[in-house]
Amino acid sequence: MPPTRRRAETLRRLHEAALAVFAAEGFGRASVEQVCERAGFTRGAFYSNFASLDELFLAMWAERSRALLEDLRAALAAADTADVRTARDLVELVDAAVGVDDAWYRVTAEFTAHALRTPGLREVVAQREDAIAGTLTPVLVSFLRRVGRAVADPRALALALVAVHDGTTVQCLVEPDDPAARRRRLDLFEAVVLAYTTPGGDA
Amino acid sequence: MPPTRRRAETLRRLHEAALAVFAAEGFGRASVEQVCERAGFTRGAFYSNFASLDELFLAMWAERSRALLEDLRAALAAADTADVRTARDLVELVDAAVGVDDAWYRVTAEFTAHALRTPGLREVVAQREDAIAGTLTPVLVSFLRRVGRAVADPRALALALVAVHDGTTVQCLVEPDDPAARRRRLDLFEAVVLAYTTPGGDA
DNA sequence: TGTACATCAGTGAACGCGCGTTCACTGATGTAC
DNA sequence: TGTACATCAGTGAACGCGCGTTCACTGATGTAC
Repeated sequence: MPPTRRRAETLRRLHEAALAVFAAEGFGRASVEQVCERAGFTRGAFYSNFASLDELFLAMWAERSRALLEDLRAALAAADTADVRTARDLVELVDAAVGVDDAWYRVTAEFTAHALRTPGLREVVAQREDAIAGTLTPVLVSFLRRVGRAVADPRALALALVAVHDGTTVQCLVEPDDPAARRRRLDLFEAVVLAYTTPGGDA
Repeated sequence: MPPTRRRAETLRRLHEAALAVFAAEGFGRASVEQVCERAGFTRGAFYSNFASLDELFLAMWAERSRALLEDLRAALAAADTADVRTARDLVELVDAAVGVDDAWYRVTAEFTAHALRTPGLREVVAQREDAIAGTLTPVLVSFLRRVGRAVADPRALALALVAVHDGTTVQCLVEPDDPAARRRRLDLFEAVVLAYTTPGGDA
């Protein structure tokens, strides 16, 4: 029932190679051959594990999304709360924990576009979005109380922040040399946090 | 110097077919063969007009982006300003004029991802972003004055609205049956407009 | 701990197809008189 | 307005390559005694 150690290692290498190749070539232009070459396997090994590239991609993406979200949750949980005094501090903390990952953004954006035209995959993306909002909500509420803000609708705030994150990530990546893009992103985050909260809480 | 009528018509049909095929298959999986079949040409006709699929795509995308932006500008210019009394009215007007186009969103998202890994294309996307902000700025300022709001930094507001538009479009498309997504989008637009403006103006 | 055996995981060769790309050609379009 | 000619635009066949997919095989891994 549990896969052998050898197989688990093969899967790991295929996932890693898939991410690299998808990021470099684009979702639709990656080939089984490229992924196998990168992972150091022959194509036969691929078909002994997956029925199609789409299947490998989905497995890799789901696993990595989960891991990234868990890392984010852990980073926020471990953050030194003493440093967070204002909404701006909170925004900067979250922004630093999330980061702006070029390769992962591209891969996710292409997968989302693909999912929108593929029945069955749309739900996968919707569930991930939901998981992100669900993970963010409690930690946001707790941090906001600390900086003296109360949230009427935490879920709406979480989804708004996700939307702002997605939208501003493109802008930051498209103009990588422009620090203004990064500043505008933080300003927008802060404005949204303030707009969705009211004074109240511990502070 | 000007292309013949026949050639112009051929280009038009290739552009149209390209959009349909790219939307249906995805940016990386569209083939010259599919585009030509859809447009009713043999592959030779394609190579008599373009050196590669990427070239056709870029031409189609640039032209259509331009046309969509111009349509938006014209729609806003022609809007009945008497109906716009509050920030919410303004948001709903703009939202209705922009719309949420599934196929175009997918195509643009995939092209953007592609552009991020292709030197020379990144600038094309950046310029379009800039053109959108530039077109929106004057009309926004004028509408805002009408609803009694003054904008300190119109460009920052325009870019923020573009980011919110991009981010919430995904959410709306991923959950097409959920009217709440649409409402949250409008709420976020409104919150951002209010956060980036102060009382002042004609009202 | 060693040996024999069974099963599993990845190999690598082979097949075939889709399609990118080229090119000599033909019919359509435009021009000059 | 018609005719002759030149150029232009799209045709369709041909070539070849990359790569998806299959499968009989071999060596690696795990198990039973």
